[in-house]
Amino acid sequence: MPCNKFGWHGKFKECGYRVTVGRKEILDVLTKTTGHLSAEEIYLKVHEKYQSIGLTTVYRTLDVLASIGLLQKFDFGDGRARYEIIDATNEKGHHHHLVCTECKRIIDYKDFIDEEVELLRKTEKALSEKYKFEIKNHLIQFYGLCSECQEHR
Amino acid sequence: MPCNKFGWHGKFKECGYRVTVGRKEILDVLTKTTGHLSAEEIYLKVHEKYQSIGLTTVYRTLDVLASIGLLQKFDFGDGRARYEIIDATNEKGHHHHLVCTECKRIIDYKDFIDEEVELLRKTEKALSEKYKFEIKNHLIQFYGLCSECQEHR
DNA sequence: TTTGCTAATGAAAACCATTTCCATTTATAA
DNA sequence: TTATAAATGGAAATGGTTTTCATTAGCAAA
Ligand SMILES: [Mn+2]
Ligand SMILES: [Mn+2]
Ligand SMILES: [Zn+2]
Ligand SMILES: [Zn+2]
Repeated sequence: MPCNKFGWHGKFKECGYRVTVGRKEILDVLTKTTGHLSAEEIYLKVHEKYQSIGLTTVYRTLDVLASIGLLQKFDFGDGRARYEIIDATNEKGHHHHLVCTECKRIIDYKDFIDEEVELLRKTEKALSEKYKFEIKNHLIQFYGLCSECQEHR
Repeated sequence: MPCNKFGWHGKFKECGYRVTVGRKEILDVLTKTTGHLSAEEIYLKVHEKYQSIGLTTVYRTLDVLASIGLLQKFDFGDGRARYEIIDATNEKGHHHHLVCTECKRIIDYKDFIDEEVELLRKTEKALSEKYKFEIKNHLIQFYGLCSECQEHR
């Protein structure tokens, strides 16, 4: 249910947040992009269509979106946070990442997600019971060298 | 083989790094601690025994250790990097994390269900073949609310 | 042991992503 | 339309991390 074009509006109000032009445009950029954008990159894209947006508002909106579970914040090791919408209805859907520690390239993958999903379900259940921990989300990243960076060795 | 008390010395030299007092003390702190220390926390602990250490050197040493695979750098969302030695011979050994998004508490777990280890192996193999990606390490974190933070709701 | 080369170091300054401050604007319910 | 509090933008502050540079120290060779 989270974040399709018809859902976020309602979810926003539920949580007591106002729907503003800036927030709409930020969500629009996030849902349309295929990359892993930083706050500044999001700001620049929004700014193309809506010049009065401020970088501060971008940061604040990203916080809001993450706090209500519509957005996931990543640290890929390049010194700035990067963001990706959480949307099961998105063509990308939930996926995990391969992170090249050399060139910082990010590879999305969801090929093996079936088995992984099954295991994740089990693991999450076991963990939440043992540690009385309420799991809301997870992060799985594999670090190493992409094919190109293996060659330059 | 990475990082037992007898191994890191050799690995250091192999990689062309000099063995210095500061580096020894930093490694000592890292191998003895049970927590997830930040650069400043490491600096303070080392400083107790070796006053002439500088924070800059701590940062530089942490980079070196991470680059040769003796140390893993984490982002738990509290605005600073945190570090943990990678050491199979350590009493803690390889483990994953539960991260409370409310109080920032970190729970280590290594009581993997059997399938978890096996699936990881399979996944890593499949991914490295399909994407020609050489996997060196992985990061698995579950985000949510710890038992205490569930109550304060 | 001594020497020479170069990596390593510490302190201060710079960097820069993110946050805070605050005066102004705007969404929204009445 | 109005009142009220949330949201906003720009400037300044913050603070973790990196860079700079003059000095120190590890270590291979003699
Ligand atoms: Mn992705
Ligand atoms: Mn841990
Ligand atoms: Zn690469
Ligand atoms: Zn908690």
